[in-house]
Amino acid sequence: MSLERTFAHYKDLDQPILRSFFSTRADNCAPNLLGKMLVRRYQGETLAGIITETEAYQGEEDLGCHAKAGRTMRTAVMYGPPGHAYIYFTYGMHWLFNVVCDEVNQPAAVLIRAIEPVAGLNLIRKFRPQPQFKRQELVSHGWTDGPAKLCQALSINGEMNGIDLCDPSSDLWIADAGREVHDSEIIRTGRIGLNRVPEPWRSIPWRYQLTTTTG
DNA sequence: AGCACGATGCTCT
DNA sequence: GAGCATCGTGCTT
Repeated sequence: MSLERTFAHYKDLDQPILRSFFSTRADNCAPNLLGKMLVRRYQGETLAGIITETEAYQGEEDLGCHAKAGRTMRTAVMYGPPGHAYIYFTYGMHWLFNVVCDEVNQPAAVLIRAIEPVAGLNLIRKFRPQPQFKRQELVSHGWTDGPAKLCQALSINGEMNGIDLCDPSSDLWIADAGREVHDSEIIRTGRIGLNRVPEPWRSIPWRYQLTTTTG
């Protein structure tokens, strides 16, 4: 079955989620974002995928959050209004995409860690680097099953840092158009990659994953 | 299926 | 100068 074929059936695809959706704590927004549609407009084409994995980063007290160092050049967007994109560069080569949450001056964001692509698959595959030795991944899920992978796949980079995801004229937004998600479908674990972060922040279960994804 | 490693440059101390 | 909210490769079970 082709997910792309059913793409036309998704409702409200062109309508961004209201800002009020993001006006709460990140650990409240993060599970609620599962099943929503991440949509990217690129040169007239539409690329989209259902959000399947998120992580919450909440406040200066969260020692896993970039805002632990306070307000800096990099973290400024997180202190701004909710519904904006916080995109940063890491490990010398990767971009990571977050959605700013909570109120102004209350730094918080949800990292989008994985999506299941449903539209623009040809472009998505083209944007992914071609493996040099390994065989090209055959399952489309493998093109967007990591936070840096999905940024490559949707051509998201630092140029889009700070943009308003709730503005209909933006080329990146989130739509209430994926699928319904029940609590029983959500796995909660500690966040990935926080190896030097002290407890309880290192293990706090702020990573949210859908159990039922194609693979 | 799982671990170790290197690539590579920005941010904060 | 240390440490990264990662990924692909290659080697080991």
